[in-house]
Amino acid sequence: MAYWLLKTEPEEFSWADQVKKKVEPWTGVRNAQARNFMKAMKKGEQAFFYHTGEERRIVGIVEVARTFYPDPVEPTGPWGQVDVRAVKPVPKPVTLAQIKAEPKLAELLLVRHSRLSVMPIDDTAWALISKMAGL
DNA sequence: GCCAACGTTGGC
DNA sequence: GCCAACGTTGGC
Repeated sequence: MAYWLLKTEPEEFSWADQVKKKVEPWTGVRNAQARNFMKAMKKGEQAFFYHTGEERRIVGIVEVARTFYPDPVEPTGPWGQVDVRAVKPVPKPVTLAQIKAEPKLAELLLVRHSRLSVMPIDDTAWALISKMAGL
């Protein structure tokens, strides 16, 4: 079981939108590395739902409802998407500042590679961040 | 609003 | 195939 983190601009697509839609395709990824991580996702795996921009914090947890499939708008193109389902909000959102302040999370791709929008989170980091989030 | 990081494009 | 120029993203 792998764990992931998905970034979104809340002005574009927020946690509230995800909750309202329940299951929604994760679209618009146009970065090869991010896409490869999406391809590696398995059904039922969980991901942190992160708001970028002004907020910069983890606000919820989603799970993979459908594995990678081609972008329906451009099915012959190189890009694609997964579907994710809202699982639950986190009791205490974890900010980027908190993550950066935690030495054990210094290696996290969120910190080291800020432009990546889809990334894996190892088990240890997942457990630690979950704890910070009040789960 | 600025800038660093980094991916992409296009000329050679 | 290299690399300079340029555009985009995201944090500050």
